[in-house]
Amino acid sequence: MQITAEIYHGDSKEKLKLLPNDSVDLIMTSPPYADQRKNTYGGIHPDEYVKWFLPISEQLLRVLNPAGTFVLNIKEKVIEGERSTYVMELILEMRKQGWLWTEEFIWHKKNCYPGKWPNRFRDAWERLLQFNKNRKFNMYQEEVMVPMGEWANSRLKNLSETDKIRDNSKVGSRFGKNISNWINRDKAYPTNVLHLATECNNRNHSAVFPEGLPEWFIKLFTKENDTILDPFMGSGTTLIVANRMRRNAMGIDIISDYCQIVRKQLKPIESNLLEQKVGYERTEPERSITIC
Amino acid sequence: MQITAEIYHGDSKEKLKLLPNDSVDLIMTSPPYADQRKNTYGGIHPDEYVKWFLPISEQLLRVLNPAGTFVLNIKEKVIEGERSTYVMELILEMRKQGWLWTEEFIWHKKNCYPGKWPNRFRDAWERLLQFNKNRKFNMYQEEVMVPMGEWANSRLKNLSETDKIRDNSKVGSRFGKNISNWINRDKAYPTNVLHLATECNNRNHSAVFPEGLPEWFIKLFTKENDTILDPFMGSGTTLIVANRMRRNAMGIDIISDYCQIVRKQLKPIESNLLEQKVGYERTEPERSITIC
DNA sequence: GTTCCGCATGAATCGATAG
DNA sequence: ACTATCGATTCATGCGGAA
Repeated sequence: MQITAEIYHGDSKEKLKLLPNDSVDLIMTSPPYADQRKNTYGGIHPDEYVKWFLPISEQLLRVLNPAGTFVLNIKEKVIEGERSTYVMELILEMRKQGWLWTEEFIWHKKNCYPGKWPNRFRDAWERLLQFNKNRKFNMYQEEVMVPMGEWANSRLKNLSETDKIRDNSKVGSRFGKNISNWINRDKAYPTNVLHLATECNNRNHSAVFPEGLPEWFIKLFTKENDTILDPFMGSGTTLIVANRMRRNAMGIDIISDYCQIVRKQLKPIESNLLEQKVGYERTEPERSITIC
Repeated sequence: MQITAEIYHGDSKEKLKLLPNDSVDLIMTSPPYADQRKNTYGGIHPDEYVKWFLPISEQLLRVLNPAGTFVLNIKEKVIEGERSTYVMELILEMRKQGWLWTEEFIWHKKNCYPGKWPNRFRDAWERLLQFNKNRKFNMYQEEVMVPMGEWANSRLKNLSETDKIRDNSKVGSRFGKNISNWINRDKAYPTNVLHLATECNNRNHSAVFPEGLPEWFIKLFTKENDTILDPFMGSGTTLIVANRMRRNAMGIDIISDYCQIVRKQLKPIESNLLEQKVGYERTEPERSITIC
């Protein structure tokens, strides 16, 4: 079966209206945070963040498969010495829209942004909010449980000497992580805490989250040939991982350069390129990269 | 100077009214979660949790020193497949009361509850919400600094011979300056993620959090002879740690047995016991354990 | 070919300065 | 007064060049 990767250039709120109902199995995205990335996305003011996001989440609710899942990566910033409340307000409003707030995973960032302040430590975690349409949804726990062993083992292999030591470093907590507990385990049940480093030094661009993050959720919530959507594609980490894992991928981004970059990233791994017009817009047909 | 430990038996909402304004430097507590365990604290229904807690947080706001801190350990339960929203609603309401929501620390539990569910993984984290009265508050960051990763040390070791010489010879050069900055760095500041194990089996009682947790916050937000309050004392972890660290401790609990247990725990470590009547209640004088 | 080190770089935050 | 911008602070990570 063919695996497709489609990239749409434009405003998510509008482009999403062109997608059919119940057509996406997993939505995973990291929208621009409030007041962040001003140079690229314009920066949404914290007071207007919820109002800005709700029309988009309304469309996401429509296009999601009833057994599908929406994973939202977000973290509130500090304003005048306080954590902002717009993420909490967003959750409350999305529930009024009909979303179920199933779970909150924690992404514990190994390498967080440095800095020192008189009243605050470095922020080393972000939220991964899980929303669903129904109480019953697809969840392939075994897929993560088996790789969880691999996940830990491969991490241990790759991290090798230096990083075993680094992991034992007490930075980030007073209490070192006991890696040795994991070594003899073939299988481990994952929890709702993910412990990954950011890939801050990618070749051309910087991704907002490491590939391990979408990989984990794609394994957990989808199977092969399912469809995955990222309405704030950015550098395209979600799409590229989905494509590699033989899932159909759809991405939307308002920034033309990002669309170009992701296209180029996807091209080398495709074995068969087809160009086809997408019907929703006659004046500026989007390119649909289809991968065999 | 004498270190005191006072235990009050009764309802927090009422007992707190007896404490003077601005008299506590750190409040750290883990209130009963909204759940169905009606045999312990009466089981507050999730819908009424906020309404139940607000009169207490109002008193806490009053008794807290303007430069003090309130650390609230809490985690929402799952109800009908969804995470409840009462914690978020509580934060929003407490801000209306005048609290500043300064930060949210994550307690990553190394060994969380076992279990398996079809639509959910084990919950391995809890919130540690930091509230303050003012943007300026006492914070002794150096007290919780932690050894840096072996990475820096190994580099410095290897560098040491040649680069120390270089440092001496090239006085004032940028290179030498850099090295000298690194040499004194054997410690780093922690982040807002704490990673420690739960103490699963204490002798008779089960503590809601391990001693390392209050210890860390007591170091961070208080100095010796400061006063620490736990309005939901339970098995008294906060009090016992505070007492050991030479801070004055105050605890309130509605369950008489808990008060007895904590008294017995405190007794062995005191060197001088005085009984004195507390003036606020003539009919049933509370015991005040004073430790030299 | 390894291993080792220098360097750039982040979805950060505060406080001071400037308009 | 109130907002916008800037410098200072800090540390894990990967890459490229050196030993």
